Amino acid sequence: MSRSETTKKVTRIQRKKTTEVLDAALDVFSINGFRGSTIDMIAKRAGLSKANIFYYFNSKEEIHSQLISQLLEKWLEPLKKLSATGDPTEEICDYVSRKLQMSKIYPRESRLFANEILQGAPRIHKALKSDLKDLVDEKILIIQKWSDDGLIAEVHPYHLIFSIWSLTQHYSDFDVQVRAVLTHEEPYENAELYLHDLFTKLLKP
Amino acid sequence: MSRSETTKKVTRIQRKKTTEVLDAALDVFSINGFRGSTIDMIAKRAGLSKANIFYYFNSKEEIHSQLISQLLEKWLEPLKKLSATGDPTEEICDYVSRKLQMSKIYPRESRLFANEILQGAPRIHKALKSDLKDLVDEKILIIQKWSDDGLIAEVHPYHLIFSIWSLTQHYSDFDVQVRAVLTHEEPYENAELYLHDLFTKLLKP
DNA sequence: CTTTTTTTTGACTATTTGTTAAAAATAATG
DNA sequence: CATTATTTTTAACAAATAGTCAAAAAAAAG
Repeated sequence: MSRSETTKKVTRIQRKKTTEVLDAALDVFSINGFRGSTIDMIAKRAGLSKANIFYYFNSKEEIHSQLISQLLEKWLEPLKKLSATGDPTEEICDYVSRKLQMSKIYPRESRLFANEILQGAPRIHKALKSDLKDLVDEKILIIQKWSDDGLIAEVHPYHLIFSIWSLTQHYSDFDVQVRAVLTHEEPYENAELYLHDLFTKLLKP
Repeated sequence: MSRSETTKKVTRIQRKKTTEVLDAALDVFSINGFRGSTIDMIAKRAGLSKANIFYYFNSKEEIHSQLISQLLEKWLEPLKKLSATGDPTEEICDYVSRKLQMSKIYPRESRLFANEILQGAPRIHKALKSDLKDLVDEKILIIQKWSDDGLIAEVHPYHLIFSIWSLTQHYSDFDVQVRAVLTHEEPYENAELYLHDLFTKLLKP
């Protein structure tokens, strides 16, 4: 039985090592996906033996699942902050900025998420249809109202959200492609400006 | 030695079976990535035995590599058609439409590509930096000129291209997420309209 | 310093996986 | 029909893989 099944108090070594394993696992899973990753890869990256990994986690599944649940919360955060009371265009542009920052700061998380979705979201499909959908539906109402009130242009609110997701995540998920093409500048610098311009024009009533 | 190494004439069975294997492999690789896919999965999907696959292909690598090279050509096609002589906004919007059609018609190819890029493009990094970059650079000149001549708004041409890629591919690569959120309509229907509107507004001088 | 608890290791199992070789079955050809 | 060429199946293999376990080593507690 691995450490993780007992309920006693957590030592400082346990806290440190589980964090290190999860960090290494994020490296590995975000690149290779669940099936393409091995415990050995994670162990090497974390500087532990394979058997030692199983002292802290019960299974490969468990490691992945812990990463995924941490991720979901973090991923919904930026949208949660979209407020009905601010200036509409500014609220949306700020959301875009926050989302772009997430891609920049957490590229591994973004890729882990992308990998999961690409594979048909076998482990988070339920959460997408509940947590994610509920949150989106709630924010859609706000956007729709702005649109109805003539504060922003008439746009399809769902596709607006999709476009924000795709445009921002592209810079982390497709980083290697972006950098292969854009050789003389840092992608994120002008991305911010470009996206701000794009959404300002799109939303102008 | 597998059939594929000989140079004799190709029988009709060979042509049929290799196509079927590649089609099955596309199913499997596009979902699980290279490392996450097994020959057995491909064999089952193709209705052959695992060993029989090796009569037509020398290795797992070879199957994947054939898919990837077919893919690259197909993937560059829509951008190649962007012409310097047409109406600028229309040319770009047409490119967007073509790219969206590709996502709709070839979602597996799109995911195969996404998987490859997510993993750091180990097998097509060179092609990205040569074929893809060369083509993009060529088209960037056209777009830059349109911009300089005041025929379209001043936009960062590289980020314009990135935004077209991300917005269109999102509907195939993140299909499962899109459909989890957008439950009452076909995504592609309004995607076309939304993207046309978006780029028209963005490019208006 | 001694005892107890926690952590690490190495050897092990069972299964999966890519690949090969040879035998058997099928199709093509004269 | 007989022979030859092609295709499929079977069996086997070595390497990789998820996971187990007992015993050694290290750390913490007394």
